[in-house]
Amino acid sequence: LAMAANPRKFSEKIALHNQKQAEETAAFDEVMKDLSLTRALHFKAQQLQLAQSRSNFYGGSLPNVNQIINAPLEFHAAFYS
Amino acid sequence: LAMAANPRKFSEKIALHNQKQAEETAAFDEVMKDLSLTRALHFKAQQLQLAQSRSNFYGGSLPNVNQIINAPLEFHAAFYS
Amino acid sequence: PSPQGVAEEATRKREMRLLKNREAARECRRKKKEYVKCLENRVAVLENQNKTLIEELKALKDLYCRKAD
Amino acid sequence: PSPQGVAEEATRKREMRLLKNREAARECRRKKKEYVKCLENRVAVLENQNKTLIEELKALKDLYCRKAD
DNA sequence: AATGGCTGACGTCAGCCCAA
DNA sequence: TTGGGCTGACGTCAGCCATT
Repeated sequence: LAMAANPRKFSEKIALHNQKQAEETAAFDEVMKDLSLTRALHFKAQQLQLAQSRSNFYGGSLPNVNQIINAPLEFHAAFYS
Repeated sequence: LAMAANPRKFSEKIALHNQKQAEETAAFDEVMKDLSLTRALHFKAQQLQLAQSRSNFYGGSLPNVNQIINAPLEFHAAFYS
Repeated sequence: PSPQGVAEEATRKREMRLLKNREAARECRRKKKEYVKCLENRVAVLENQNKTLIEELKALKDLYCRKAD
Repeated sequence: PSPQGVAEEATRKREMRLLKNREAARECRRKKKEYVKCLENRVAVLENQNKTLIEELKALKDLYCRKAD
């Protein structure tokens, strides 16, 4: 074969793992790249749901910042967009 | 904190990795489990598309077996169901 | 205590420490080897899961795009 | 060749082998350490990708189920 | 502060495996 | 086939740190 799946030298093991990681990262990026369109639709749905959910707090106290900074990134994007 | 993210003892590292792997495998199985329904719809769509595609060959020659055995498994399931 | 007994005691103390550290080193190397194998196995598992997830995402994406027509 | 020179030559040969193997052992340990760090980093990367893919699949599934209504 | 348990790093020996 | 490069495993020293 051109290359053994389990080499003996550590250098070859590192090179092999870096190669696999590069391929997987490329495939991962390509799949997640075409998902921006779906993300846009998902954003709209979440934005509507959030607006409806947070409408009860209008006129009340300020939102808890300590909870916001620990929330997923979608919420940050919904605030800073 | 209750547990450090990077312990010194190898036993704790192994236990931590096993715990994470168990959680990830559980989440993975749960996501792939609920996808059988989507798979069924996918099957129906492909089955309809295949029936419509092969309707032109009705009364013609037999299908190429050598192409079928190299096709994805979905096609085999469509034949042997 | 005679100086002879003190010297022998120190020697035994040292040998005991060396013996304990010897066995401890063996167990430590064993655990390290097991940890590395654990890492490699975890990498393989995650690799398969990611491949399956990517294929599933592709299939679901195609299915969604065809439903839009 | 005198027996004295032969013995000295053998001694130098041995010392040279020990020296080479010494440096080789250092480099080997360094490479092994780098390999383990490579494995841990790879595990972390695959972990994040796995998590992202699962969340993406969930979102896409929900989006597909809502389109069915 | 002091002790003992684990681990990092070193040098050495033995062995594998591939290019001379 | 065989010498030399790498690596597995060992014992030893030094150091960290949770436990006492």
